[in-house]
Amino acid sequence: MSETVEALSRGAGLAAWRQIADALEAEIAAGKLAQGTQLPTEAALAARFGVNRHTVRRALATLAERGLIRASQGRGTFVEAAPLAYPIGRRTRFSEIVTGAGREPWGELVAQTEVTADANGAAMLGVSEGAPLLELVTVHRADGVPLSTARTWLPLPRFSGFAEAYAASGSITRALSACGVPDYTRLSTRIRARPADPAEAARLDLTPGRVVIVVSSVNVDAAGIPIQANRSAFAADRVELVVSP
Amino acid sequence: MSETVEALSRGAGLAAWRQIADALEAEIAAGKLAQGTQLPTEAALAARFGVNRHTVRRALATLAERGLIRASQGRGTFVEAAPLAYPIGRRTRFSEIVTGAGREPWGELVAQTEVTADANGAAMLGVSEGAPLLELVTVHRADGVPLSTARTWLPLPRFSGFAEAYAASGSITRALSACGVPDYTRLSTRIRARPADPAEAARLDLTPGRVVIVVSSVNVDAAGIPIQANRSAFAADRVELVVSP
DNA sequence: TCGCATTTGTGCGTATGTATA
DNA sequence: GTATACATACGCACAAATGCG
Repeated sequence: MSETVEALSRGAGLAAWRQIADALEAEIAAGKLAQGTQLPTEAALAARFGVNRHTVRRALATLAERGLIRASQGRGTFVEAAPLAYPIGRRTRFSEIVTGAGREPWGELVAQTEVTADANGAAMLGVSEGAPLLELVTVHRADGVPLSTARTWLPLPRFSGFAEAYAASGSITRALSACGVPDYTRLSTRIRARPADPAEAARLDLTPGRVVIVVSSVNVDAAGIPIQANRSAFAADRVELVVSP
Repeated sequence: MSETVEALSRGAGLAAWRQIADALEAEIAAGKLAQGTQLPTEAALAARFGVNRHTVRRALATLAERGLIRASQGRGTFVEAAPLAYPIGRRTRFSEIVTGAGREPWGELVAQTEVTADANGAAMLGVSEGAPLLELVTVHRADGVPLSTARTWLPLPRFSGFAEAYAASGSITRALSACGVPDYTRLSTRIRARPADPAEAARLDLTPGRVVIVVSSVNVDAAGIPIQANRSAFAADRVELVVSP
């Protein structure tokens, strides 16, 4: 049971809890404490650093506040997965973002239906109310982990072949290209957050009630014509949106 | 008890549930159903429109999905407050945004402490680790309703007079101006979401566990020098972030 | 603490009109 | 014309959450 006590510089202007927080953060950053692993108990950490458990708790609180760890009463404290930095800008592309993070992107088509535009959708896509739209429900993964699930509307008949192209390629960008849209940019982006509804939670493999970030956007083609309205629900634990300046 | 049944055009290609949804949406848009008021019960709406309760439920489901109403089992269905559109861009100013929405802004200083920069804060503000920082906790309101609570760090001694100036003016912009920073722009913005912690919930007047959108940003002065790091928690029900292109 | 009324949530069965093969 | 599938709409019953006395 004899555990060596790590040296903390005491009475030197640097608080003990901060040294502990820095030490643990360094271990997480270095991968010594991997994603999802359980931290030693507060009592064990107190023994390791030769401090009171209150001091350890103060260190853990700062890490928890920054989202590096999550304490769960009665279970323990766990290292959170680092969220994927997801840039939001004029040229947001899921595949490029995930690939750039060194992970493998894939989009899965869950459902497709033909609907008629309501007032809201009509305004976003610049079509008349009641116009036919293709509605797609998709799930987007990085290395198999679902990051977001989206509902996408495209005007018909222009994009009648979109669903097949998407199912085959797993990429919005490539499917649009197959429909004669070589390039597109984002016209508007609105961001909300709320608890996941049961359907979203199932598609994202979340326990019900976890938080999703809802990003509503409209994309336009090179001529500025709206081609796609989109409402994506991101698992809030797994991404961090970065507004590109 | 005799209630007049509103006319729906039946068998004319437009589904009854859609007509009901449109009628209710129009009443909400017109202010006949104000924010926070309870809708008639599903049974009452079914009687009013002369349809089955299922048909009403389908109409309500589409409105709930779009965030216009919120159903609460055992209590009723309520009109949601329209969230404030909050632009996120290079020149984000709380006061200007709220004023532009025709509401009265006010920022309240909850606490101020002098802290030393940890590795994270030091990197964001471009100072050395351990450098003295002023940490402020503030609450930001529109017409008295708290929209966000923020933790702000400013380098010392440059901004030693900031807290007093802020408490007096209730505005970050004016307080910075008093400290010799006439203009500033946003360098970076990162967005996350999670349940509110108890302290945040108290400051935002939220029931514990409601969702907050956490916006972390760094502001720089005209010379590009970081002057302020900020982590704001917005009540997710009360704002919609709009990424300005 | 308990029971009761109110209200939304869910499931099943049935019938009808419409588009498609 | 016939068969099938689908969306729409209705009726009934019960479960679950809430508020009140």
